Amino acid sequence: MGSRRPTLEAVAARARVSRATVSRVVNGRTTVDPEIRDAVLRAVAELGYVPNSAARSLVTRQTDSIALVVSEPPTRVFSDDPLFSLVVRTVSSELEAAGKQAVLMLASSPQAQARVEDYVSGGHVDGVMLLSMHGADPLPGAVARMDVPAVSYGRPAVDLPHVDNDNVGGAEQAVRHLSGVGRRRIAAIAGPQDMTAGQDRLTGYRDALRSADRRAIVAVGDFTRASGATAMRHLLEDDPGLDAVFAANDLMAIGALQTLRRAGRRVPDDVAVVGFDDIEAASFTDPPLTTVRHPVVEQATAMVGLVLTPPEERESDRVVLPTELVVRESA
Amino acid sequence: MGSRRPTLEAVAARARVSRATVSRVVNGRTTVDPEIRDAVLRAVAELGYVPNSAARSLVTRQTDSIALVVSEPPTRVFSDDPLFSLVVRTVSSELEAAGKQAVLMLASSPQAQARVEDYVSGGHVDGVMLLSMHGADPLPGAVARMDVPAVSYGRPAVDLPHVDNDNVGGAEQAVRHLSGVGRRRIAAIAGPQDMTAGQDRLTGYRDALRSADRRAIVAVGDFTRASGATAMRHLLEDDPGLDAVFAANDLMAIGALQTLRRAGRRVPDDVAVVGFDDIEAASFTDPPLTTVRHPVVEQATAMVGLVLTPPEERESDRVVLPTELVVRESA
DNA sequence: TCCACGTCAGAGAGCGCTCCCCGGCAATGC
DNA sequence: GCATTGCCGGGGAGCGCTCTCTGACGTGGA
Repeated sequence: MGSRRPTLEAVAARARVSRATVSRVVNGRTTVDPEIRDAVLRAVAELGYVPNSAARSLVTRQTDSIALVVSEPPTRVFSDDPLFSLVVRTVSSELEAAGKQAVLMLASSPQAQARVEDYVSGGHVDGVMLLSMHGADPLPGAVARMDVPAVSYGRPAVDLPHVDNDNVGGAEQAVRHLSGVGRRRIAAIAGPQDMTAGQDRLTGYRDALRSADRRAIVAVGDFTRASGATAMRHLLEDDPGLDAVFAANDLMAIGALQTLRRAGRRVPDDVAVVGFDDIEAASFTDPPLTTVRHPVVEQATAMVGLVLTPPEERESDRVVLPTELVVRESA
Repeated sequence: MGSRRPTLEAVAARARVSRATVSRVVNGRTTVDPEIRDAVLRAVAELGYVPNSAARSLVTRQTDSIALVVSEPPTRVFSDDPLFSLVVRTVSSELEAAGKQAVLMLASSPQAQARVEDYVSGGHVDGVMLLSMHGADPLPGAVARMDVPAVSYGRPAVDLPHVDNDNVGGAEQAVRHLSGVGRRRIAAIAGPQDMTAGQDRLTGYRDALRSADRRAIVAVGDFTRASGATAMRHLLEDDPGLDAVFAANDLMAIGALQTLRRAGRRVPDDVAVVGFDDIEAASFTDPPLTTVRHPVVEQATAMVGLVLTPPEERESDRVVLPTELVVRESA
């Protein structure tokens, strides 16, 4: 309504210079006489000038925004993951610091996926960050084929720049800790095997057991608390003599804790439990959960770094961050 | 790279019509001969034409994106709230259904706030949704002064369209339930009093007690689990004889549960506990938490409805959604 | 037969910005 | 002292689109 916003033209008129000069000042180009520069800046302030981003991106072919794509097929729960909001916040805040905006997109349904593809290939964004945990997800492949910088949170099934944490190493640490404290029959509640995080953590478990010459006892869950509880029940039926369990994430570990309590097993006395992720709730379980922490904030930060760095300037397209065992009382 | 994306011009050339006609077809204007329309559509498909949104918004002065502003001063924790991701997802998904994009912005620091204000007043977005829980937050006031549609999640301190849930009524329900099951000394762990949700829930508690002619026993927390634990400790010291406690959110209720357990009080036998929010964790506490559920998804949906509806077409600028008591085992 | 009118496609202006190119002027070299 | 160079500001084109205006054409009434 009412008065339209001032344009470059208006600022130029007020400062008695040309449009080009105002543009130079606004964009911080250095080749401007300090006196003129000040005059322009004053005019900008007086008029309350704000550049029109549509006009700008029309000519620069840059949008200054990055898509943050959250894939979550109905059966998956990543967005309910307590880490979700932390990742989203970190990414968004890093992006803002770099003068970019985060455009949040959901890609749960095939239609939504198509919309994301259109949007991205339509040049609306300067880059794409995939928060997609699902191996069969077609989106990473589609995005990899577009000529837009893309990066994935966690190793995707296809070849795409990504930032992952050392899932294999973390799982190994967990299992070594368990055998280090004298546990002999160490079971695992694995994550979904169509997610690389699920695969890698199971690999770490198997590797560690193999080098200790132990037998693997595995039940597969889907990273939800309920599935952890169920898997624990199966494990107990299959091998009542187990004295430790490694859960591929904390949510499942918490589920396992409940099953264990109901089955009358004491933790850690009868059965030691180790989780993965170190979500906030892990410190509030009874007993507090020993778990593998991975650097979520660093991971998100690294993703932003990758997507904002032109491919030729990147040191590497693949970043793997170390994990750390947090020993509490459950193991 | 290389081949630039096809423009309206190219489509027009291929379909042997004018730019204007292609524009009409693309925008679904009806005054186009079906035959010509088909030819245009064919050309669009063959060329893989996608409209350039920058050029379009340059002339339409519309951006098709809505800012989703998350305020979270360092001391506040809304974004750690388990409801956060649900709200964000719901909003984003509703927005996408309406053909809009959600631009996520953080407004934690004063600088970030300023950036949000610039961004919004700079016409980058067609509307603003405020996820701001903090009463002293200057942003709602600033946004209210701009001529951009804005809506707040929860009643803000200033006059601004919003969608809230019936915090007063919900708290009353909780307290009435407590006295209904025979509790006499009902304490409250209030939320921060600079947030309207904190205020209103305390008001509901006081109202219910007053009508039952009981004495209020209040400790104030800040909606975190830790503060709930601390508040419960104070409450127990102040009035060892209390037999019920209403916590203004589930996180604090969970903290209270821990304190109670450590103090050797059985729940609900010695002390009944009711929370507020019905977060997922509420059903997994020991014992499962009785709590007040409010319709988060409906609230988010209503916000999107408000922000997308021009003021003159709105039925109301203020929506208050009902709450519901979910009785589990803690009370 | 002629004019009025409605329908629908095309021409063209212009949204606000960036950036290439050029011209003016001062500084420097010979 | 004159030519050359470098610096800095202005002119103007053009990014891709929408939308108003114009004009062609067909239909129906007088």
